[in-house]
Amino acid sequence: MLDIKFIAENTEWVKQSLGKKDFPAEKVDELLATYYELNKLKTSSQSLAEEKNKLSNAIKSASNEERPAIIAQSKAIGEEFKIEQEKLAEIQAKFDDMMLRMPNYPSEESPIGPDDSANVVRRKVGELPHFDFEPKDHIELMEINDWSEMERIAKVSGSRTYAIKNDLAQLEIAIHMMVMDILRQHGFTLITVPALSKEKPLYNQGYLPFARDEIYYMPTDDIYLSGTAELILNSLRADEMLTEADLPVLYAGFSPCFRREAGAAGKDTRGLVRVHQFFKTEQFVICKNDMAESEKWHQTLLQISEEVLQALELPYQVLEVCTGDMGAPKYRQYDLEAWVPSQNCYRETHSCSNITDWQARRTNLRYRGNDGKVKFCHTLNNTGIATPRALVPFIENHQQKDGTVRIPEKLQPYLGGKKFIGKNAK
RNA sequence: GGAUAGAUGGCCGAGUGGUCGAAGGCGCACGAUUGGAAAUCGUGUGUACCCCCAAAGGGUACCGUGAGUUCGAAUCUCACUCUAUCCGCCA
Repeated sequence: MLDIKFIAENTEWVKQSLGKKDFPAEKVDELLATYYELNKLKTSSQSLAEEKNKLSNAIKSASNEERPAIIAQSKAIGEEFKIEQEKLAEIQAKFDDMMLRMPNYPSEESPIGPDDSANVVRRKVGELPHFDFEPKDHIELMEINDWSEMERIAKVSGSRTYAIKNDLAQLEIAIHMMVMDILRQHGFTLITVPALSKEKPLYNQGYLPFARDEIYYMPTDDIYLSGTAELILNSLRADEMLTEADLPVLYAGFSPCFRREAGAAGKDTRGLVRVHQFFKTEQFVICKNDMAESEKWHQTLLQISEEVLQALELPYQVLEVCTGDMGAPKYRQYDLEAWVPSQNCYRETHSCSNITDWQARRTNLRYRGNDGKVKFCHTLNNTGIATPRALVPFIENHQQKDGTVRIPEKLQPYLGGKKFIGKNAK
């Protein structure tokens, strides 16, 4: 959510800034018109309330003769007040809805463009693998190593699900454990959170009202399935008044994640790249309302996820996401993409975002600064690791001629010291 | 699933129809005292919004959420959410 006063005072700048995300300027005008209408109504209904309150107070000290007349007068104003209130509530609801649909301002650093074609590669790290044999894709590798039950599980759980077993299942857990250790070394608090969410947190996060189609909903219990621990962690401290000394709050959240993938029909239908349910260890930061501070955390989060990909010895690229491709909540976003040999391209493994105070305004997440002033926090999030997707570049890049998969040194302690996994591994 | 108790400011906690934005305490800020600190004493200290060019000032709302009763609700009624404890069931 944005600050309406800021919009009123910097209208042209706001139009231009939100225009980079293809947000129409007319909607800014519409919002402001509604705002002024709302204020007018507030003023008139508040003076009615004032009058009403004065009369009510007068009743206490009124004589028995005066009292009935004052009560009658107060009643009459009460009726009028009620009508004003109804009008006010209507305009307020309209205004609130418009506010919920205003995207965050993008950073001046973000490339401007309509969609992912305008994203900019900031750097590439690691060497692409050179195979002296015909490399297999991850599905083949799973088959020859008896690592999955992809066909059987589809019968049980439907499309875009997965069941992996043996070394690969162990690898999935091991990678999360390694990432959790890395995050703990960076001062993060490890926290496992539910995949269940009420509706309000979805608005707080900024997923609603934008992408209802993407979310699983269970009407019997009026409960949603979380697409990421970010959803839960963002609302965990909702409505709290922190102190500056409490900040930053660093969470490493682990949870199952659920996505309907409604907009991805036909894409990545096979294998582990895009599934309805997966596990994610998420990085989440609550920090001071200070651009330098949150930019610093944004870089730190990015660096941590690079550390993760480097520990996994995966070649990757850092993508700076353009204004049109980043979601409504985001101020600035980097995606990390790891090399997938079978697709001859980089595929997203991490998404690192600075939300500034946009999310905290919705969540009503504030702190009292050392100067005594109350401010909204800044929030940031980034993937720690998400599986099984991360397993795709992992087993493809590290595959050997005999179908086994090499385990990088940093990961070996989490796999009982194994240097290779697979049927032919010794 | 059944029963009971509860939800008040940054925190604890009093308050059962008007004098309550709310006692008292803690915390915090400033000042006095001190060589400095602690202790002590004094003063101040909620949030959001509206009017006002701004300041000064005035006003409205907020005691879990939503509705209702009333001239008037933290206080009474109803529904809901959450928390605690007990019983039942259970990974």
